[in-house]
Amino acid sequence: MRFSKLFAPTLKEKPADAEIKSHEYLVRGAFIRKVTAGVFNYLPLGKRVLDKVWKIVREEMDSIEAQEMLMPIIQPAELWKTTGRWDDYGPTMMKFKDRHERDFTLGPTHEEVVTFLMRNEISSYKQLPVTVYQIANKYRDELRPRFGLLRAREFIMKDAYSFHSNWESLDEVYQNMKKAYEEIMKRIGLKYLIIEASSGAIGGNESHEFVSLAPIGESNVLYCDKCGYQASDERTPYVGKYEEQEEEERPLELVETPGVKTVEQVADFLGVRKEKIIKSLLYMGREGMVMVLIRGDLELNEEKLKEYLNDQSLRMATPEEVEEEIGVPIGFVGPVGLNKDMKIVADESVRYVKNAVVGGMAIDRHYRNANLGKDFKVNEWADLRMVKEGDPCPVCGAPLKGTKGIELGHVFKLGTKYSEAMKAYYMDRDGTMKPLIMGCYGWGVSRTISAVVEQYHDDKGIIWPKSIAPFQVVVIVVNMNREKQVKLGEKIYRKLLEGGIEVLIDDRMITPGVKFNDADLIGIPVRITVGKMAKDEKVEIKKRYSSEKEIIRSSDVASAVRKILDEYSPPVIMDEET
RNA sequence: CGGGGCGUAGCGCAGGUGGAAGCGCGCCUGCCUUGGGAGCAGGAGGCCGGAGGUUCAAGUCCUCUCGCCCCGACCA
Repeated sequence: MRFSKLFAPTLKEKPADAEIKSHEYLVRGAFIRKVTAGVFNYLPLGKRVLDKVWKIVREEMDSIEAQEMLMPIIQPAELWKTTGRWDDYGPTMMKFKDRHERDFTLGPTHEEVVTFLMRNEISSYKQLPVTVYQIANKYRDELRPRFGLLRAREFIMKDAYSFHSNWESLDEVYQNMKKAYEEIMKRIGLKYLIIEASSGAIGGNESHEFVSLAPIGESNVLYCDKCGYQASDERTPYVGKYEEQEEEERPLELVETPGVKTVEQVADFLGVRKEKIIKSLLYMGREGMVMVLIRGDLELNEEKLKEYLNDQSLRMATPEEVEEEIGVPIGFVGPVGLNKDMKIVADESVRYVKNAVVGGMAIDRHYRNANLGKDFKVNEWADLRMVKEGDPCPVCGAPLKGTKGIELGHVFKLGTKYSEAMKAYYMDRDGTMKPLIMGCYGWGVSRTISAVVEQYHDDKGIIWPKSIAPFQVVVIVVNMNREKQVKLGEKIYRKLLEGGIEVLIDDRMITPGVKFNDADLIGIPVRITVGKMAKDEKVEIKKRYSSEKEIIRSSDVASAVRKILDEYSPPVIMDEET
C-alpha cells in the first residue's frame, strides 16, 4: 500500500471526547471515526486490524470444529417473549416497529434465534452435538456509551452456541472453547486472566470470563496469590465469619432524626458505628417489591440478589414506588412494623447485629435497639454482600487481591434454560423427548482492538503486536525529491511485497517529520528509513518500541525484516494514568 | 433517568455588559524546503445545532427542541 493513496486522515490533536488512550489513538491514527454516540466507522486501517482479529478468532473456532454461519440482526419480539427476555433484557435492546406495528429488536445476542433454528432442525440425538458460531454486529442500547470501541452501541462480536444430548459433551466443548480463547489471547499477545463468573453453588451452570488486564477496565477481578483463585467480584461468595456480639438486647426506641437519611448521616447523627445500622433496600422484581437488609457498612451485590431470587429483571425501586407501596419515604423505611405482606431477604451479616438502628417507618424517625426476632423478622437469608479486596479467599481464606480488566470473552454453560422455554426438544436414544443442553460463548471482536491498544502504546501512539498490526513494515522515503531515495524505496517496497510482507511505503510529498510521527502513531512494528545513505545503498531499520536503529545494506532488507519480526515483542503497559 | 457542561470553519478552540464572525492546525495556489508534525506570500472555507421570542439590532438575552460530553444512577 502507498501512503499517498491510503485513506488515513491522521490527526495531530486529541479529539475532545477521547478520555482514554485507546480511544484517542484509534481516532488520531485514522482507525475509527465516530458517527454518533457508540457507533463508529472503521477506516481502512481499522478494518485491517479488525480483519486480523477476526481471522484469529475464526481460525481458533474452526480448529475446535465450530461451524461458521450467519444469523440475522433483525429479530422478532415473539422470540424474545417466549424466553421472557423481551422484558428482562428490556431497555438495553434497540427496539423498533415495522409498518404493521410489529415489534422487533436489533439483536443484542442470539440465543433465541439459534435455539429457534435448532428447535426446528434437530430432532434426534444422532444430530448432536453441534457447535455453530458467527462473527457479526450486535446492538445494545447502553446507558452510557463510552471509551470508543470499549462500550459501543453497535459492536462486533463472535458468538458461538453448542447443543448437546448430555452434560459430558457440553463440558467437552466448554473446555475446548476455553482452550481456544486462551489461544486467541496468546496469539494476539494480551495479558489476561480467566476468572470464575459463577457462584458454582448449585447445578451445572458454570461460567468463565476472559479478562484483558487494564487499569481502565470495568470488570473488577479478585484473585488469590496463595491458591490461584480468580473471580469476578460480583460472583465471589463471602466466606468470612461473623462475630456474635455479646450485648444485652435493649428495648426498642423510636427517635427523631430530622432529614437524616443515609447510613452516613444516621451514623453521624446518632453517634453510632455504621456496623450498628441495618440498611433496608427496596427492589422491584417480577413478583413485586422485596425488602433487602444488609449491615450498614457493607455493599449489596445486586448480581447475587438477582441470582438468589432468580429474577434478572430486578432493579431498585424508585422513591415514588416506595412511597406508594409503603407510605414512607426512602431513608426511613425499615423492617420494624412493616405491615405489608412483603418478602424480607437479609444478608447473613444482619443476623449478628444487636440493638440495631433501622428506619422508623415514619418521616424523620429511626428506631434504635431493633433486634432480630423480637422486633422484626426475616423471611430468607442469603449471602448478598459485595466481597472486596482484603476479604478472605473463598477457597483458602487468604486475603484477596484486586485488579481491573476488560471483559473480552465469556463462556457459559446454559443448560436447558432456553431450550425448555422455547420447547427445543430432541428424541433421545431411549425414545423420550428431552430439552437440548446448551452452551454459549462470546468474544468481543471490536473491543479486543481497544484492549490491545490499552496494553500496547507509548506517548507517541500505538505499538501493535505484529499479530494484528495493520502493516508489518513501513518504508519511509525521507526526501521524495531525491531520485536515489525514491528509487531505492520503491525497490525495497516491491521486494518486501514479493516476499509476502504487508508493507506500507510512505511516498507522500511532505516533510519527513510528519512521516515519522504518523508511523509512530499508527504503530507499525518495523520502520525502514530510506534517507541520505541511499546513495550508498544503505537504509536504517528500527523496531517501533525501541530507540535502537540499525544501518543495513539495502540488499539485506528482506532478511533483516524477517529477523526483526521474529524477535518482535513489544513491552506491555500495565499501569498508567489515563 | 437525575445532576453538570458543551454545540461557532474539516479538527482544536476564543468571542466582558447585545452594535461589521475570529485564532491555531488542516485545506488550496506559488516560491522555497526535506532525518522528527518546516518557512514566506496569497487564498478558499460559516444558516454561530434547530425553532420560536425580546430588541432598532442577537453568536451573545429568554423559551422550547435536538445532539454531544462528563458525573451519578446501589446503599435509602
